[in-house]
Amino acid sequence: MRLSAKGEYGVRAMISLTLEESGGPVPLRNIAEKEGISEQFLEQIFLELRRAELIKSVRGPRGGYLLARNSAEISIGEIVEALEGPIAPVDCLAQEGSGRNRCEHVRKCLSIDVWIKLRDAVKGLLDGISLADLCFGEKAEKTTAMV
Amino acid sequence: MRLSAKGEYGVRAMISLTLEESGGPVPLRNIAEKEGISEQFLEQIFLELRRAELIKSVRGPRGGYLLARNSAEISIGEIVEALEGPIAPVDCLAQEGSGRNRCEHVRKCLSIDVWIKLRDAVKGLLDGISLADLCFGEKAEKTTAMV
DNA sequence: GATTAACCCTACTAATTCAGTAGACTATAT
DNA sequence: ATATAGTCTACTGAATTAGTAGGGTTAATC
Ligand code: FES
Ligand code: FES
Repeated sequence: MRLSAKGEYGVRAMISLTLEESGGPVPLRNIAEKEGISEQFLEQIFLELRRAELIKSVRGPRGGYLLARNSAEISIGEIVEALEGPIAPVDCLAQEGSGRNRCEHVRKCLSIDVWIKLRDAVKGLLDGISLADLCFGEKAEKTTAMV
Repeated sequence: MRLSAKGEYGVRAMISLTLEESGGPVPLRNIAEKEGISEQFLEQIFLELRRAELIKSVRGPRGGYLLARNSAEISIGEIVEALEGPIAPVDCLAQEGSGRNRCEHVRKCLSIDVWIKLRDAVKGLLDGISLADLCFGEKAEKTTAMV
């Protein structure tokens, strides 16, 4: 149940970008340095984020990256899914349309219920938190409690 | 954010065991066959589950495995943690006591907040579902809703 | 119009983790 | 005694991950 480095770096980098982009495009180098991430590795990450249309790029000198939308409109869930594929604790749930469901072969699978709940909880939580929430304080600060 | 085969098989096998153990110890071979899991691989899994004191073993002929506690007292969270280590989306959160916190090195890390929430949500959900819930129907069937 | 700062993109590689096997040992019911 | 079933460690092959290398393209500026 661990995120890969790509997902972790991606979220960190997007936060960094959120904090700096107000002054125009931010070069990847800046972010890589601030976050202590290899420039070339981060480049790959940003390539995927751009293809997922979460960021825009500007080429040439004084170029760099910008958020594709307002930071309040970009959720952590989107970032994670762009970099790690669909949020799903087991394969059966990942390719939802495709009918590739091991659960059916083996016997009526009782564990699928818990994985569905888990997926919905994780997705719900991550989709409900935006970059703005993390960077500029949350609407409701009190969501952590009660565990 | 995917479970490993160990975790997935472990949960499936524990469910299988719950359903069969009423008639005395269940040999590993039975479960492996029913679930379509390699016997030797499942053996390793059960070794870890026994060490985590989630199951008991009986050796010799007519031996096998039994739940160490009542099925209502064993949560899915315990099974997953026994097999996959602490539930934590990022390393920083895994070794909580040990002070090995990358977050501090780099800069005040804003993403840690979301990972803490995520961990608490996942842990809360998985710790709140028991084998009995999955096998014999849940107390409150309506827990899925609202996402 | 040359230079240079930036992004674009694919392919490769080293390291690690994962999934599964092998095989030798121990306990116990019959 | 023998067969059945768990115990345990070490090994291996495959897959994934993390990171590198290096050759593009675009556009601002001098
Ligand atoms: S085999 Fe897919 S979750 Fe049961
Ligand atoms: S570096 Fe650990 S979550 Fe920020």
